[in-house]
Amino acid sequence: MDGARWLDDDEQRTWRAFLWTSRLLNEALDRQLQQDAGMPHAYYMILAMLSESPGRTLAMSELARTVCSSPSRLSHAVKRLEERGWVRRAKHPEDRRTTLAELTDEGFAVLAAAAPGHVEAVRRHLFDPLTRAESAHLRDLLFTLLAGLADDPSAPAPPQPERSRRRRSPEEP
Amino acid sequence: MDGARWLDDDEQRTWRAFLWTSRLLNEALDRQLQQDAGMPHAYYMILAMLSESPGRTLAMSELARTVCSSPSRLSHAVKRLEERGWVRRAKHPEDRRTTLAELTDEGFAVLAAAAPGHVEAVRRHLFDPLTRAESAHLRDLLFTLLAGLADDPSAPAPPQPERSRRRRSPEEP
DNA sequence: CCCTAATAGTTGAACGCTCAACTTTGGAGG
DNA sequence: CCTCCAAAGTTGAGCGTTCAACTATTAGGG
Repeated sequence: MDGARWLDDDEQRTWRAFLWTSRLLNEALDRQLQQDAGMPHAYYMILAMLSESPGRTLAMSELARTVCSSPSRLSHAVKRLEERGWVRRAKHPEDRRTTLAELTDEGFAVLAAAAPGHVEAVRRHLFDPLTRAESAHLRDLLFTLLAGLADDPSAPAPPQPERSRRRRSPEEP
Repeated sequence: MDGARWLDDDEQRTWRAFLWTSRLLNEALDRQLQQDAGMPHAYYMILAMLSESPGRTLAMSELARTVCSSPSRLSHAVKRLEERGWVRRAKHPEDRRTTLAELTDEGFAVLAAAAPGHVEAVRRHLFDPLTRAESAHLRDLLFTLLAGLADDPSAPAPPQPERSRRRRSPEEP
């Protein structure tokens, strides 16, 4: 317990502030969308990203990247969305491994109906309390953190290849 | 869809950066604790808050406030923690509505074993990428947002009393 | 005093997410 | 070619969270 530097009071407050803010913001958004549109925020993001894509269509893996989701979570989510008729799935004609997800007209209508309330909630909770300069600064700080989080070695990476594609370090025989 | 101001590109980026950062950070911390200590981050927080309380004991409602949790979530969580022998529950002797949650010795040991790895993960993901001044600025921005989120009228509040304790506004008869 | 309302907490069902298999398809090297 | 491995998705079980009841206890106002 002594090898690692502990968090001092300032760091403690910063860390808790981050946790609380992210939790409260996520809960507020989830509640708003669940009540007004009958879907969780993660589902809204999927519909939104599809609506911004050419042909309102995206491969599952690309969609997973753009909504920052695991393949499994996305697969489950799209299955639900398909059951509601908001998304349609089809096999890619040239690479039959990939599945294409397409936003249906009904899905687009639901998204369009949900968007104003959602945007208003984001504005009220995130942007109204901050000045223009403050939100710009916040963005910069978050980008800095994202850079560190993006190449996290502890992330669920594809299983380490036994002996290949791994730069031999000087310590190894 | 025209009454509400849309998000411009800068706001869009800020908003997505917030979502991604909070999601990636939460996932990283959850993974670390799940793998190294066999519990999710929410459970760790409960043990940590209890350990810092006088007598390692707290009423459920106070505990819920300090870990920023709903009563229901906390109740379920403490039930699991009690099943593992990390927490003990007892009725308050003077107000028999309230339940006191107490951290057991075994729970304290588990917490002590988990803490260093957890702190190291927080440090790596949140503080190492930022200068001292940057993290102070981040804290200030988060506090500003928290102030707005704290008194959110859309929060799951106790159901509005029909006719009492509600300042009569001039518009009402 | 009694009746009402507020406070504190618990419970079960529904739902979303994680993790670890598993299937299928496409490439690459021998 | 044929084998092997990587890429792309899907599935089912287990778990945590939410939401809406529901119980129990205390405090307040006629």
